[in-house]
Amino acid sequence: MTPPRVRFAPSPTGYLHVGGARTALFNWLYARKTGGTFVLRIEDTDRERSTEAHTQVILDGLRWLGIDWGEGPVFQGANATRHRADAERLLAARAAYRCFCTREELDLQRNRGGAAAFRYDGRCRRLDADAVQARLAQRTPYTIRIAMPDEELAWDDAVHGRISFQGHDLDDFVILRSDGTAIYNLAVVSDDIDMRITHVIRGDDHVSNTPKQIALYRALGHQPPVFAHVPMILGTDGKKLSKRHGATAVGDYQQLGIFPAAMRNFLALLGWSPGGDREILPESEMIELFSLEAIQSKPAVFDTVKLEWMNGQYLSAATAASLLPAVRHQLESMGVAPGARDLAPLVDAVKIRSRTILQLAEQVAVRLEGPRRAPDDKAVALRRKLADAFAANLNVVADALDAVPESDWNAGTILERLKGAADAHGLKLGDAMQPVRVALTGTTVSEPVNELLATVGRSASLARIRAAAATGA
RNA sequence: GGCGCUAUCGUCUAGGGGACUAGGACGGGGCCCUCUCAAGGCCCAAACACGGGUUCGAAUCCCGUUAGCGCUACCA
Repeated sequence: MTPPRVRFAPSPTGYLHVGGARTALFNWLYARKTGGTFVLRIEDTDRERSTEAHTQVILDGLRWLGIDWGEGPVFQGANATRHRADAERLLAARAAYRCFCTREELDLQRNRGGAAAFRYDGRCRRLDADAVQARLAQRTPYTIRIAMPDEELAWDDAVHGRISFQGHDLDDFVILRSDGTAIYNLAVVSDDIDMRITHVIRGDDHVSNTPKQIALYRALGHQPPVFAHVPMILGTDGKKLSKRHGATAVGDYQQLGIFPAAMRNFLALLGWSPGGDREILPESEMIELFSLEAIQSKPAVFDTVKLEWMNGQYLSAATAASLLPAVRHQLESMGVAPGARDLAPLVDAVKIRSRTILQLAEQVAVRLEGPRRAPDDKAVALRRKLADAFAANLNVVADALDAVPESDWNAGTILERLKGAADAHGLKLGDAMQPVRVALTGTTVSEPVNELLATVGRSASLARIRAAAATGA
């Protein structure tokens, strides 16, 4: 048994979509699982819409996700000569024919009988040799169409089981444009044959292309590969995921502070399950457990809430040290300069309350520089509720903390002083703590206040408390 | 319209003739912990689309209905 060869073949006409990323992931997983080869092919035959920039973004997105390729990227445009030769070969074998219909004539046919019901009627297939020669002599432009055989076109799909089409339900589609370049289905089959691809793992939107491609394999005299059609990814409204659903590009999630490992884990579980209750899967187990047969046959809704939860799982498992580079990078783009300050304790303090690097950096910044925005609604409500006591309690705390020397400034000592001061003034602990939290962060949410004070540091803490007390009431 | 695919909690899913009183996770609700919010622990609500078969027995197999989705270009 020769090792499988799979490919991921995006067209560089847009960003790397999460659906495409998952297709790439499944291919990659299958290659890793079987010891096969993952080939990357860029399908740039649509010259109008393909760009170098899109190609770069797709490559970057794949790398970011940790999906590497054993061969490629090969650019489909480089194979134009072979595509054309294959079309000519089909022509010579009478498996294809020249079509001299103009776009206008085709549009006319389309409009008659309703656009939805249109199928090319095959009129040029019936042209006799003389008629063809006459048009050729006049240099009439032509496309090449396949002569679709009237036979069963079926395959055993690795995820769906047997799928069958009838040749007479399909029309004689164009394989070569009048400018001599190949149409998608021909280019794909020609390249997959050339690259000796054994397993085509792609989106469900291609199942209706498959019988056309099988017809091409047969006409070209080659055995079709194994096909595996993976389900579509939908938005929360059950419609195909698109821009109006918000973030759909892999790069968007990178921007939002999602970990590649979390994204990969989440994507893998969208339409695939290792069986049982497993959710968080390290790469090695993902590879170990992966199989085409376990892929779901129904579409899956992309749930960003669960993605964030999963990211939070990876975040809590990560050490502060491993997070530092990403946090520094994020702080920098926020315009926060931590200087020589050791950020690890700050990261540890807020890690558990964050789901993304973005949220984490935001909280680190607050501890470094104080509230970055106006107090939130709950903070305002608290201040209003406590009224004069807000500033008064703040001063009580500040006075108590003033007595703590820098050398004793730690969570344990601070807690003792706080409790002592609250006791002495007959304050509920919460009424003393919450205003401090608001003074230091502008919110009513944080780690325990004594720990917050310890991470923020003595001088900054006291300054913020006094300032809040002064502007309070 | 034609052709094809699909159907288990709101969402991701387990299950593949008896282990099902249908399991887990996200999200939701409650309780515990607690200075707040998270995290964590415990608990609750929440699904086999419908109708026929086959079978002693169907979420599971078959047929039909319904619904959703995909494709139906000299796009990919």
